[in-house]
This record gives sequence, structure tokens and C-alpha cells, in this order.
Amino acid sequence: MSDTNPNDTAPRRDFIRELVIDDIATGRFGRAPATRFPPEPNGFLHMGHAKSICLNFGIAREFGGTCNLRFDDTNPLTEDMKYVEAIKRDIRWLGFDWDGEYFASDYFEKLYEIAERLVEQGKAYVDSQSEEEIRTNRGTVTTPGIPGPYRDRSPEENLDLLRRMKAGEFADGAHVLRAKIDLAHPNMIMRDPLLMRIRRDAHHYRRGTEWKIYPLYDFAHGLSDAIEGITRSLCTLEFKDSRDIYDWLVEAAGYNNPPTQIEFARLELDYTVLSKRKLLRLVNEGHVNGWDDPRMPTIAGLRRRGVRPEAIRAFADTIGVARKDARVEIASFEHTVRNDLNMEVPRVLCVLNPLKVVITNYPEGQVDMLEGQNYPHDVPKTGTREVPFSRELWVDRDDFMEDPPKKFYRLSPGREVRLRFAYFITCTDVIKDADGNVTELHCTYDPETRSGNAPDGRKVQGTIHWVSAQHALDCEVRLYDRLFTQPDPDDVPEGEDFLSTLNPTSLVVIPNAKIEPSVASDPIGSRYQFERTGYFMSEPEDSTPEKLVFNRIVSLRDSWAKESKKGI
RNA sequence: UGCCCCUUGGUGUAACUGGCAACACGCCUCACUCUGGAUGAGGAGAGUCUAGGUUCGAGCCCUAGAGGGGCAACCA
Repeated sequence: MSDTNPNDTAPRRDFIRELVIDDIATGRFGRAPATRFPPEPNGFLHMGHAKSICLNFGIAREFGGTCNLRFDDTNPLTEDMKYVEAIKRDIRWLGFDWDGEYFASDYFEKLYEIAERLVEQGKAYVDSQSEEEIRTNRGTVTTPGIPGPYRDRSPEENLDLLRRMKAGEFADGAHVLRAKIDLAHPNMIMRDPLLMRIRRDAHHYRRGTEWKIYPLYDFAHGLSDAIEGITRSLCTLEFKDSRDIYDWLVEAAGYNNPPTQIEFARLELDYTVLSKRKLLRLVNEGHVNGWDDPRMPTIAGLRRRGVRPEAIRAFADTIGVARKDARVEIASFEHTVRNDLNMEVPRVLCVLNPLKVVITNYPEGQVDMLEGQNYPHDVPKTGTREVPFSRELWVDRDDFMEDPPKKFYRLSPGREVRLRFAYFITCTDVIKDADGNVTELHCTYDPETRSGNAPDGRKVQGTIHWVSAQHALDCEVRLYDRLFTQPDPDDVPEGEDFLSTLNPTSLVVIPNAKIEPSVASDPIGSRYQFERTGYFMSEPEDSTPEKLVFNRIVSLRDSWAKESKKGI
């Protein structure tokens, strides 16, 4: 991490870190803090995961502990190696490295041994009720469940059945291994939770068809933590009720000084969704162009968009960690992204919606090489580049108004403005087509203002960006906006879902923007601030030297937009 | 009609564990500026879900209630 980054702050003290500090002080675990990040390889990592990654890896880093990466791959139906690779890449990109790399699927043997032991001890049994019967007999949140007819099978019979389940003698659903706890337990999770189920013909992406039975989350998770010697198992709030079975299992399996689970609130971000299920739908139903679509809140999407890992880490810092459901405003994230980029990336001039300007008193064929500062005075970086100036220029249509309101500081008939790094110009004529659309502006320039200032001391209120028509490079600019039209995309009328709030203009492609020639040979993936417009990155997949493509990472704060709205 | 978790400005977090509500984002002013960016200065905005109680003193403790969320997947 660079120490000049204004986003880097001292580590916060959240309630989890307090507990970890406590553990260290009391010597509770007798070892350094050990955490783990346990993704299921069935989708791409998103911002919510980034929060968890920063927490788990951050704690390990801050307290001299360890953080494992463990793939929680206990469901052969949904998991895939491609997700494993993507997840590893994303974590590394975020700036973290793991101590141990483990797979729950490597624990299948151990887990099975534990299962046999539980059966022998009478703590687990094989249930042969149908899925439907199991559900019914579990009761409801307000009524207790009732024991099924197989609950009191002898350990011998259970063991025999379990072994035959493992051997592949039974079809899916014929039997299931359950913990023997209490069908009337007030915590639904504890009503004889399922431990293992048959998936006889499934193909596990790592274990192939070797295993006919697979552990369920509750069975695998805590025990995997215990096997790895994790001290604090951090997870999100919805697993709170699972803590009981977590503790029950590590105890029953005989682990002393086992890990304990701490739950924290998952991240919710305005105008987007952070759920793998929903993100998968966006991908599968073609609402976006894949997991790494720059509109996606996935790590891959943010990376492709141009957001830097520093910004994501800083964001994780600012949102904090608590036990309260929280929905973070998108402005907070955007601020972090700008704050990060402001100090890092060079400035460049790019005209998004070109409007031709002819400098009528500038000699035809003449070219003036001007010097452009790559960074503003308040960014501690230096560098200049040459910017060609000529008789015909492009400026942004947004920077011209024929009949401007009082506070409009840009170009309008008779108004003088400064061209960034160049001369003062004054608009003398507005050329229109038959339909009355402005097609061209005629301006005059003041040769005395080449320095950017007038020798006579006169001031101009506005400075606008521009590009020499003859020298400009054509480029495609992709303007990304929020994916949904409302802060909470799930807040929809009965019968609708989050897809009905998709933002139809979340991507606007500008096929013919004009950018200054200095960027021509910059490497793909270079980031810039297009002055007065926003932060951009050259598109990692699609940009080529022949056809430049840029992604908008985030726009600049726009106080004129706010000002002009007031007039409405 | 169960069990569990949560409740501090618009948003997200703090408050040395009982001592007179802070920080960030956002918003509004003003200043500065060759980016209406950045920066600087200032401001508005909560009396901590409600009602009782304990205490010299409560956001922190107690009681009761309200509101929000999670749990009845052979998902994680």
C-alpha cells in the first residue's frame, strides 16, 4: 500500500477486533489469531466478499495471525473449478495472500469418520423418511416437531446403513444422516439437523464420482474450522442460528478449545445487488455481459471497470463492521474511488460529445504545440505532455449554451472562456443546420493569452476542455451507471422481482469521442482523469491501438449539475 | 403465535465500558483555483425507537413495549 494514499487509515476497532484483542490478552486460544475465508466455488466474489476478505485477512495481518483460504465445496451440483481460479485471482488482486489453501472436499474422509463416531455414540442416526416427511415432522417455527419412525434405530443398524450409503447402495433421497438432538428444540436448526445426504451420481469437480454422500454446510463448516485450528470463525448474521449446531458438533467431535463463530452484518449497497444467486441470474439471463461486466459489483467487474484494489480496501475500512443490517449509500463508495484515483492518475483531455469549433482568426494549417500538466498543482506528481492546437477544435456540446442561465460559466455567444492549457476564445457565431441544431461554432482567440492568462489581467470564469480536430484520436467511451434505478432493487410490488428495476441506461456507449493524441501509445489498462468529466481506464479486453476503448470508472463530482438543477 | 439478533443525524460507524453525543460520506455557505475537480474555512442536521426505573449522572444498567431482520433448503 502506498503511504501517500489518502484513503489508507489506521485500522479500526470494531467489535470483532475487540474480541480478538481480548483473546490475545487472555491467551484464550494459546495461539495467534487464525481466521479463514470460506467461499463456495459456485460464483464470483463480490463487494460483500471483499468486506469479509478485508476483515479476515486484515485481522490476520494486524495481529500476526494466519488466514486460510478454504473452498467450502460440499455441494457437487453447483461448484466448478473455474470459480476456484477466479476466486483466487480476485483475492490476490485485492492484495491478500492466504496461509493455507484448503478444500472442504479434502476433509470428506475425516468428516465421514466423525460421522461414524457420532453414530456409534448414538449422537447421529440414519433417517429414511422422505424429504417431505422430514420437513413435516420438523414442525414449524411455532409448533414443535415430532420424532420420525427411524429415530431410534440402533447404532449398529445406523452404522450399517451409513456405510451402505457411502458405498453407493442407495438412491438419492433414500436415506439421510441426521444429528440426534431434539425435534422440539426452539431453534429450528437444532431439530435433528441433516448431516449428510446421498448424491450418488453427482460429479464433484474435485472428487469426481468417488463420493456418493456429501456433508451439508452445518456439518462441514465448523468441523473444517476445527480441523484447521481456526480461532475465530467469522460469518454473516444469517448464520447466527447455526452457531448452536456449530458448537454442538465441535464438542461432540471431541475438539477441545475449538473455534467460535462471530457473526457480522453483510454489506448492502444502494443501487446494486450483492447476492450470488441474483448476480448469477444477471449473467445467465444476459442482462449483463458476464461476471466481469463493469456494471457488476463483483471484484472482477470492478477490476475491469478500473477501480483499484486500494479503493476497495479503503471502502471496507470506512463502512466498518457491526451487527446491524446496513445499506451503504453508493456516494460513499464513489467518494472512496475518486479519492483514490485523484492522487494517482494523470489528466488528459477527451471530448465526449464533440462540437466543432473554428478559430476564425487562427492561421489555416498552423499547429501550436502547447504544454499540458499531467497533474494539478495539489497532486504531488509531476509530468507534462505536448498538446497540439490548431484552427479546428472539438469541444463538448455540454460546454455550449446558446441561451445560458446566469451561472453558466462556459461558452455562449459573445462569451469568453479559457481552453485548458491554451488560449482564451470568444464565441462569435453559431452555425446551425436547417433544423436549427447547432453544428459548429465560430470563435476568435487571443494570441496574447497563450500562457493561459491575459496580460491585461482580465479574467474568464470558465475553463473548458478541447482537442485539436486534426490531431484527435477517435475512441469509444463506455459510460457506466448504476445497474438499478432504485436504492433497494428488491423493493418491488408483489409479483415483480429485482429485474424490473434494472436501469436501461446503465451502459451508454459513445462510439465517437475525441481524445488527445498523447494517449496513443499508453498501455492497455491505463487509467486517466478526463478533465472535468471523470476517471476512465482503457478497456482491458476490448481496447486496441487501432480502436481505443475507455470505461468510465466514476464521474467527477459535478457541482454544476447540482446548480443547474436548482434552476428547474 | 416459538427461538435468536438488531435499533445513535439522510447514510455508515464511534463514544476510554455510567461522566454531559464524535468521525466519514452526503447536504448548504464562503474562499481559493487554468478541472464548476481537489483543497481550506464555516454551517445545518441526532439528544441516542418508546415508556417507566436505578443513579448525583444513562446512548451505555434494569423492566415492559414498539419497530426491523433471521430461522421451518437433502443450498451455503
